[in-house]
Amino acid sequence: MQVLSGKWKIHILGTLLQGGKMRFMDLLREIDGIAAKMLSKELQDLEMNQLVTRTVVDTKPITVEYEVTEYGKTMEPIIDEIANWGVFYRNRLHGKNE
Amino acid sequence: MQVLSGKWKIHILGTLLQGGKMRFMDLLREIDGIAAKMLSKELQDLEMNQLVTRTVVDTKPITVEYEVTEYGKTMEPIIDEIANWGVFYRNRLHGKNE
DNA sequence: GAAACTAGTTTCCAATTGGTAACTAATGCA
DNA sequence: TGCATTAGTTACCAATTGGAAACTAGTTTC
Repeated sequence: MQVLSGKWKIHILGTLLQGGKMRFMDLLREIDGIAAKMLSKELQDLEMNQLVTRTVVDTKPITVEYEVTEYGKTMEPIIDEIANWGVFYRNRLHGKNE
Repeated sequence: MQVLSGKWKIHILGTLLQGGKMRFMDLLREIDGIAAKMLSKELQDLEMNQLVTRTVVDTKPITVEYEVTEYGKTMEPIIDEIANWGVFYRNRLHGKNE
């Protein structure tokens, strides 16, 4: 479970699952509040655990594409469950308690 | 998601889901490596988030029973998914990689 | 009276986490 | 020449996390 530890990994995976192939700057802009350092570090962790791949593309200014691996996609049910539960949880906070 | 943050909450919930009503000492013994301080603190967090209930029982030395709430049980799919995935993950580490 | 069991709390400390800001380095554009 | 964009890295710092060990406090048993 430490595979998903930290404040951002689930968010990053969720974004990548939804967006497909994405560049570093895409992620930086898409994920609200994350700093470059964090994104970089978390992506390295995810890559080490083989949940995402990192591909350098030789464009004008080089870009780097990140993508969820097939293996990483086996996490989709978990991510989805968590997202669903999050909605459920927030509905509970304001509104019908008890 | 910070509702499940920390090293122990998923473990505690999993143990309680599996064991039903459990006392503090039961949990302390069942969950390998956890210290009383941590168990106490994590249980307080879980109680605050209404995932478990705490009931003092007036036995000879008073005991305290913890139980997962109905609401907490809505987490069961997540906990299960995570547990399943954990098994899958460990199989992958030693054995058939690639 | 002393030891043991219940459920914690307190103190103190080390390691980890996460954030800001500045910096690198290669390339393109005006 | 100088500024922007790409993808990071580095330095520094504050807050949080987690662990060990000792302690509290009530009750029961030897």
